[in-house]
Formats: sequence, C-alpha cells, structure tokens
Amino acid sequence: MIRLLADPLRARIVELLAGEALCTCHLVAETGAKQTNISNHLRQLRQAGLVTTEPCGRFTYYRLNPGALQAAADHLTALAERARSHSQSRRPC
Amino acid sequence: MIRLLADPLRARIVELLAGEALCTCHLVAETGAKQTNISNHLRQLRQAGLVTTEPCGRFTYYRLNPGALQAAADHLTALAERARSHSQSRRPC
DNA sequence: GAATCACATCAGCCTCAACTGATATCATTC
DNA sequence: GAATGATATCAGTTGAGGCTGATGTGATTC
Repeated sequence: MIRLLADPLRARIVELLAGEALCTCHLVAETGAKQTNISNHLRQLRQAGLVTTEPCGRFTYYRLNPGALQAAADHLTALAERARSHSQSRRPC
Repeated sequence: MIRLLADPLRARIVELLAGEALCTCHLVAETGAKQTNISNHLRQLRQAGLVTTEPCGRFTYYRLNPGALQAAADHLTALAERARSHSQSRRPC
C-alpha cells in the first residue's frame, strides 16, 4: 500500500485524483507520461483497492478511495503515537 | 520520506524503533539481516531525519523521530480528506 | 461494417536500489 | 598498545520494477 505511494508517478496520479475523478486521457495529459505507462500504474492502484473505476462509454473514470488512503495514514499516526509514548524506553545491550 | 517507508526491511526497522530505542546489534538480531545492510538503511533513515542517534560508548542507539512520521501521516490524511470532499466532482472529457 | 478513439495487456529492455564482502574507524578491555 | 567488539563506509553484483512498443479489445461514429 505505502509501497504504491512511493513511486513518483503514482504519487502524482493519486494527488491528481484527490481533487476530482479523471479518466486516463486526463492523466496522460497532466503528467506527460505515455498512455501505456499510466495504464500500468492504474492497474496496480486498482488491484490494491486504492482507486475505483467508473466506465462511461469508451472512457474510464478513476476515483480515489479515501478509506484506503486513510487506513495508511492511520497506521503511520499510530506508529508516531507509539514512538511518542515510548520516547524514554531503551533496551539495554 | 514515504519512499523510505516503502522498503520492507526499513519498515520493519521503523516498527521496531517505534517501541523503544535500539542499537544496531539489536536490529541485526531482530531482523536477521546482515549488519552492513542494517547500517546502510539506518544511514538513509538518519539522513532523512526519521531517526536520531545517541552514541553510548561503542554502541549507537537509534530512536524514532515521531514528528517526521506524523508529518507523513498528516499528508496522507489531508489527501484522503481532499478526496472525500471532492467525491462527486468529475472533470468532463 | 469500416474506421477511429480510449484504454488494457503483454514481452522485452534497462535502470536503480537493495544486498553483500571487504575494510576502515572508534571505543573498550586486557 | 594489542586485541576485540560495535558500527560505518565503500565498490561490486544482482534482481525487482518502471518504462516502452506492439498489439488486443470494446465502444463510438461515419
């Protein structure tokens, strides 16, 4: 999940989709990447459940799944909280 | 930053450090990875400000920086929130 | 139904980053 | 100060994954 957000192009796609639903052609235009490349990344995001698709004629709209993103955010928040509460403990050697 | 958390071994290190401060030998023992490998990853985490070091004799303790982690979490939360508030908008083709 | 457009899939290339072995450094112990 | 133990650095190798070109599929238009 976080692995997916690590790639710069995928991160850009996610950022764009956070603002509005877009179809592949929009993403190609916005990022300047090849259609094949975008499509491959979208498949990964789709398979991970991070985006959903809405077929619309010959277009395919992609929409960001806020829940999946929030789950990742919550995991990091929990880790940070855990670190704060154990900020003094230290395992002896 | 999120790129750093994407690697499985680095993610494991961060998780371990969230519980308590550990020195390199602990991390080597816990993960089963080679010392060289752990040390390389720790350098990246250090350079990114995700962990801080506390030299203690010939040991080096590593401690997780909650602020850096929280910043990443907040970024994802903001994206999720943005997606939720634009859940109906859709750019026409 | 032929042509065209939006998009998906596949196979191959190629780069980058993770892993390793050898070695250096610094502190501790004898 | 010689030996040892903990850690850092460096150069080389290798494998996973991102990118591309070619091609397939399904919907739309004429």
